[in-house]
Amino acid sequence: MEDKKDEKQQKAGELLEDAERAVINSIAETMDLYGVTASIGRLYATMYFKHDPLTLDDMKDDLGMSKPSMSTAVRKLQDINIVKKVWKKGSRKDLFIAEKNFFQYFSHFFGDKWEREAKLNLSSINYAIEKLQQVLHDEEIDEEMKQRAEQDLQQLEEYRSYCHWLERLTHSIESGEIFEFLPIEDPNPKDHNHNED
Amino acid sequence: MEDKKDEKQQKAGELLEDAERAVINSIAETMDLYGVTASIGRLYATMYFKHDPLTLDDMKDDLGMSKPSMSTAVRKLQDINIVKKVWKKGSRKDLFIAEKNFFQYFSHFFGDKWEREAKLNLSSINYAIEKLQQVLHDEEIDEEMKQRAEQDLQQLEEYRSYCHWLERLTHSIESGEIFEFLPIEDPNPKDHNHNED
DNA sequence: AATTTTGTTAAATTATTTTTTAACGTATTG
DNA sequence: CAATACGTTAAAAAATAATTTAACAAAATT
Repeated sequence: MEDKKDEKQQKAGELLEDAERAVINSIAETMDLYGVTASIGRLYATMYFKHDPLTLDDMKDDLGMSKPSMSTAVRKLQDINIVKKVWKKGSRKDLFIAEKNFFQYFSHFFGDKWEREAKLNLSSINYAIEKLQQVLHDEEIDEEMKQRAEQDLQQLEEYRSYCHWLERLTHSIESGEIFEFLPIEDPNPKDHNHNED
Repeated sequence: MEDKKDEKQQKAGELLEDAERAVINSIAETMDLYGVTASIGRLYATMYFKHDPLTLDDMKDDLGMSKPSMSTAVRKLQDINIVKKVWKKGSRKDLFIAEKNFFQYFSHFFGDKWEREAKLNLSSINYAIEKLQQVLHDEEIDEEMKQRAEQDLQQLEEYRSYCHWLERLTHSIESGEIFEFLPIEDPNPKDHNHNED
């Protein structure tokens, strides 16, 4: 009788591991699109299912990698704000816990990237537009060269409007405004009125 | 007298080159955030300022790289839809032209990436949720294990809602709906009513 | 049909990135 | 205060990725 119960426990454990492993794999696989290496992605994915904070040694054991690797990996994850260092009375090892809110990850990652892209390009675009206008305002310049300048100018003005758009997108994500346009669905909608007839 | 005019032309040419170079550099620098290498980014940036189609040999000369490199680079750029092959009577070389609309680039790039991310993760999340529910619906399982399953389940439901949000974002970008929420500003607004008082 | 041109694939090389081992500095414990 | 534990940096090794040269196949020209 006890045997049968133990067997069930074991099976349940396997189901759980199976479930976690599947998601860990897909997170690790998709995270490489977010500027982290596969290993770092896998570290995050592993931490995602830990409900208690981890030490560097825990990580090292879980992933079978060296401690310095874990040290740099976890710093990278802190940089992109999806892992936090936590403090706990007792342990003198550093403890880390994964931020599990993907919206935060998303906002931070794209906020940074797009802002950098917009800033860098806007700066060069504005510089270029100024130079081009110098060419265009000079009467004596060849028609051919002016035409090229005019073409460049028009292109760059479109490009600039793209960069401005990117900036606005960034702001609307950082401010949360975008969630008014695209609301987040309730993960577990409570079924209050028991409507099953 | 002719001297002075020539000098002006030359200076204008330099201004133009200066302008283009600045933007080429910033495009190349930011494009590495879009899944292309710096070289490929530079190739695109260079093509961005060409108003006539380019051959592989043109590219090779412009960037000082080998032809096979140009061949693979241009294919990559075609893959992400920012370079198109064009046909022109006469030349039997392949001709390529850069897509200059960055919104198209943006939509295509993130549409693909996010769709893939959402699909892959949703599939594993759904698989995992099913397994977890098997654990939760079994009366005989340990409370401890059930608690872990419950925790995982709740996390995954949140994650799922993130993936669904990503899907909706993707669709709103692909359909252009997002531009109702975040309109594109007019690159060169025509000043019809000369209002300067 | 033979030759040349063009683009691509394959193999080799070079450069870059990731990972590890070793060494170090700081803090904590006994 | 000596010894240990911990995290990080530095140097070395291993693994990947980018680039080139060489070889090839298909098409066009003579």
